Amino acid sequence: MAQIRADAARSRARILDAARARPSGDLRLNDVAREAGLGVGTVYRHFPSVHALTEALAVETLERMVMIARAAAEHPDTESALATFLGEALALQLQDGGLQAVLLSPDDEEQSVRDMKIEIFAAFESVLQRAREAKLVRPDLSIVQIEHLVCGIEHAVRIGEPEDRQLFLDVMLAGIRPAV
Amino acid sequence: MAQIRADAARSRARILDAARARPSGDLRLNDVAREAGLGVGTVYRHFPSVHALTEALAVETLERMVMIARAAAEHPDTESALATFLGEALALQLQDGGLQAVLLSPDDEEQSVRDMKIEIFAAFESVLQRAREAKLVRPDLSIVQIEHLVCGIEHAVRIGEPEDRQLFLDVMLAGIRPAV
Amino acid sequence: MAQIRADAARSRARILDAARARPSGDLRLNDVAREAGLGVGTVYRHFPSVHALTEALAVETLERMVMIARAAAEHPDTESALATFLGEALALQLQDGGLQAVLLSPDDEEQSVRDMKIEIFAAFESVLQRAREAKLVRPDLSIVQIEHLVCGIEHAVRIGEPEDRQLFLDVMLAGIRPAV
Amino acid sequence: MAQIRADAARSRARILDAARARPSGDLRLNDVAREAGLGVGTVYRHFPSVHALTEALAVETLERMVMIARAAAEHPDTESALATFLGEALALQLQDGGLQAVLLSPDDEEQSVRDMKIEIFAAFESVLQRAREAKLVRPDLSIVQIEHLVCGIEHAVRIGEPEDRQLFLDVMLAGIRPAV
DNA sequence: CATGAATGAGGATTCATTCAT
DNA sequence: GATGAATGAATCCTCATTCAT
Repeated sequence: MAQIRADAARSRARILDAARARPSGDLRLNDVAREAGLGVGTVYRHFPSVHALTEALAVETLERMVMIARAAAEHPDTESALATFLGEALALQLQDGGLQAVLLSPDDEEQSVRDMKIEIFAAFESVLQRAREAKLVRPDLSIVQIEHLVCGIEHAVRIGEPEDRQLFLDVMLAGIRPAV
Repeated sequence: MAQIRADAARSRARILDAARARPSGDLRLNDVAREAGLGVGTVYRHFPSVHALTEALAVETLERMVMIARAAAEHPDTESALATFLGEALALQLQDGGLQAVLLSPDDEEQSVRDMKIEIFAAFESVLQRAREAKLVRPDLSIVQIEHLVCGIEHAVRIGEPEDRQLFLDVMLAGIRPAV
Repeated sequence: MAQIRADAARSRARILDAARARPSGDLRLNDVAREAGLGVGTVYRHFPSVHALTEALAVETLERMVMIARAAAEHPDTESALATFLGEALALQLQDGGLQAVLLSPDDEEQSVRDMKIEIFAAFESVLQRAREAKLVRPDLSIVQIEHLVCGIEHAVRIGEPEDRQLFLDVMLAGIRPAV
Repeated sequence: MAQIRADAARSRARILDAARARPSGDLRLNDVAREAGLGVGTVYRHFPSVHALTEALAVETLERMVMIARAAAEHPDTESALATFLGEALALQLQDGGLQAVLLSPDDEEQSVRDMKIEIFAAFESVLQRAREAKLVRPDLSIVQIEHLVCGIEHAVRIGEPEDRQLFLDVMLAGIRPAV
């Protein structure tokens, strides 16, 4: 069917490579095109908007996040599942600077992105439910609020040093526990 | 000192008023000038860069922060001092969208800003030291890291609902305690 | 003659259908191609330029115009022949937004278009000659000038309401009569 | 009051000159800027949109049209008033290629333009009323329809020769008379 | 000092046309 | 012959900053 032409695939890959080389958050499509050695129009053909490109960049990261979320949902040890998932999610968000925007955006251009986000949320919700029951998470924290907290921690790490990641994650994990 | 001319002072005030009316973070100096009923040049004379204007906008907020920091340093109840200071700092940062940038910037244009930041840090450092001794804060958290955490929480509130503020603050306060 | 392949004919028809769906005057060949479910290249193969496509769209209208012109030339009642021909021509030009350009263009891409235009002009010239003799048309109005007047009336109707058509046609018919 | 700076006035004049040099109807503001020897921003400062520039170009012509309309309204000989006004209006529209768009546009950027258009219409309406009473104009033709007819005649002259102007005007004047 | 006109690089976006597949 | 990806000039418009008045 939709036989993706070899040259188109190569262009797409080049664009994604060029985009990855820039600080996400300020993607100038003209610059991306120049650095990819392609015409501007080609970039627009593949990604009609900046958000579409950001999403495409995030797809690979999202795929890994889906894996992690599934693994966490299936992991018998709730505490470990929670810590691992949040830790990995944080690490991925720090690696992929556009991921936060994709996760927070209410509108996804790609159906696959939407599907992955839904699956991630669903899997994490089940982890979260178990964690609440195990008194590892305050019952008054919603999944969305925890997502926002992770984004907050991501921000805290970004304005500081990468080495703060584990420490800040620990702070968060301790902070979301119910009061004793 | 330098006797500031009355009209110059009025211009300054008008500029600050106009700037406050806009969402910090996208200050268009032309727009500010127009809304202040002044020429662009006048704005540039008073504030040679966007950051200078952001700083000036932050001065008032910083003054309140100095007060709060002093009060916290003098407050005998360490726990209350810590919670109050962090809570108020968070509230101020949420009110004044440019404050985070000013607090994090290594270079201040105004000496008074530099001085206030130093005083705030010094006062909070003393609170923090007491809090560490009272086992209210992990000993491995530096003052800068805590500042970054507050900025992270600010971000978390911004991407969510204002009502999350107290909850997220509680999470942070609980999170920075030493493990039991 | 040249045996036209069935699929080529189908492509051609699809392109024409898609083009007819758009407001003539801004034919974006890419859009036409997409709506026709064909590649842009195919469109260019059939119609090497926008004008070629406009002409092709006009062919059907021109065929009807040829009929009308012949009928007018053969019609015994000169007054009726003139009024009918000009009225129908105006109606056709209003229907087919690209017709005016084709009629006015000195260069035709298709020989058939050139032939039809010649026949239309010849037939109308004979009507006109009779009309001049019957004192229905000023002798100082050339066939080209009358064509331009019809285009002017077309324009007048376009910038106003479709309902103005008959009224404006009447104005024109009255206006081209010799002074009394 | 609004003391217009000499340099600004010069820029404005240069822009208008450059714009007049181009075929109205496709004004590229960048080109106008280059030919005026000015920055693009300057052009945008003076004329925020193409229509604003078209209007400004038309102002002078409109002023002359106001004069003509007033003179016609005051002219005792109705027939001459009508013929002169329509003839001059046609001549002005042919001179100033943007005038038609300004006259037909429902939204004017400049209040002065709006005012002039209103005055022209009012003056012409009075001429028209007299002309209707003198049996020089069909009673079923509205002022707007006559305006459209003039635009149509303008178009007819444009696609043909300038020398056709008087002839086509005569056709129109004869055409709008009531049938005998 | 104040003014605001002028600058022009920068960024987004479109579309007619070509050409490798 | 059909395809549609690629091209990139062209266009629009904005805004931080300078400088003549």
